[in-house]
Amino acid sequence: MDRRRERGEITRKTVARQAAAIASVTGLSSMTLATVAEALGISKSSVQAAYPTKQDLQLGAIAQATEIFVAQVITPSFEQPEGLPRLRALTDAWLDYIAQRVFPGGCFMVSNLNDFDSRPGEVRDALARGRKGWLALLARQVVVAQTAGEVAAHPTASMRAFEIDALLAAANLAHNLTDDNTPIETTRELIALRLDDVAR
Amino acid sequence: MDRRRERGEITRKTVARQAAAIASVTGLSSMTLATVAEALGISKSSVQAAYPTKQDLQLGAIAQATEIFVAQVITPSFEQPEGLPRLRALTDAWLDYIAQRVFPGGCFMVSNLNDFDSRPGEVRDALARGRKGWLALLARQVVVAQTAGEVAAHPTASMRAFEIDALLAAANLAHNLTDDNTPIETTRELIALRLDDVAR
DNA sequence: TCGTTTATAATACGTTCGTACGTACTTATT
DNA sequence: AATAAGTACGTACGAACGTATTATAAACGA
Repeated sequence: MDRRRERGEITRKTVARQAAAIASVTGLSSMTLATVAEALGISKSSVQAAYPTKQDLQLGAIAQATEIFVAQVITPSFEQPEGLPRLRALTDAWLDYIAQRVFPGGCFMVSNLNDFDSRPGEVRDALARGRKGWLALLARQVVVAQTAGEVAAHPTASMRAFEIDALLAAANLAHNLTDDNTPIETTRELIALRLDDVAR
Repeated sequence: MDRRRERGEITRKTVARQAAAIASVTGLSSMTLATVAEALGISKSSVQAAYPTKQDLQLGAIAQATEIFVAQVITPSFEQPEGLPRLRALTDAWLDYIAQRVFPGGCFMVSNLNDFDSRPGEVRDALARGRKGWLALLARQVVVAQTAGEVAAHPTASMRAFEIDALLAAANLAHNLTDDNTPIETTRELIALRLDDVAR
């Protein structure tokens, strides 16, 4: 084992984590190398050693944020069976993840997607891939729930996934603006209500 | 009439309009004085003459964007009676306003709210005021629609307003990412569906 | 042990940022 | 006619940006 490379991997991860935290507040474009370096107490050129260009750092932050998101929201949901139970676990975990402020600026993805949605490039593509995967995951659970008769067949699974994601993103925004938890609980209710429509 | 001040007012408005257009793409924080000046073919110091500081320019852009939004979405809805008809007019006009790309980067407010929701200051406050007013307008129409029996009494009017706004914001994001109109039409359907629940 | 590789750092460079200042020119006021 | 007010522009400045270059110390492979 090369202890030098090992150390490098650790700092790479540390830098990316800090970059993700900062970018959740200021956005990936307003994030600067100096801010990340200062927050970690290392030199600016050390950040540059870990990620040669700013775009590399941005992509690294996205990868790290994705990893954190998966660990916080997606992985725990695997304890629930597919379909409605897992769907509920996903949305509940998502709202918890916002309420707990895992990222200081709310959801990393929501903030930066809205920042980069009109700016072509690798950063936007990486963010879009993440969103696509998330929506596909939601839609898959809706499909299972629908075939099991737990959720009404209309609207479409992808429409329902779109709707759920929309409510979650709005919860993130409202929570960041008001800094209290009522929008989160409101969203929890709304999602529960919208998934309840088979019971009628 | 003072023709000097008149000229100043015109340039102030021109500068603010251009600033709003640029900020809808890059965000108010990444927007620079030089970009705005160059886009208008005027000097950087002329921009500064119209808006002494960058924050002044940001606030000017918000005011101008609000004006455009009101003219494009809100004012036309007054032709419809309050309640469900006006609510439909508002959401339809909103989606049209996105599809037509009145702002090159989609909805000015959605982009910049997500940019500034974690950054205290006058800019964030101005954006938050705009959002609050918009949600209040939607909620009022829902209330009227509910008392008229056009829309079910539950969920709450403010919850329904929140939900509608969430869907619209998601439509803006999806449209910016994919650059086709299907998310907009999907959202149109979803909103119609969610407002139809009294008919059951 | 000696040369190579790697992480970290210090320093510097060219560019762009927001802002300040002085000036030319136009319009209004006296 | 003379002074004041206001717009537009050129220029300049310090700070911060991303990036490139170089140096130092530690860990590896031969």
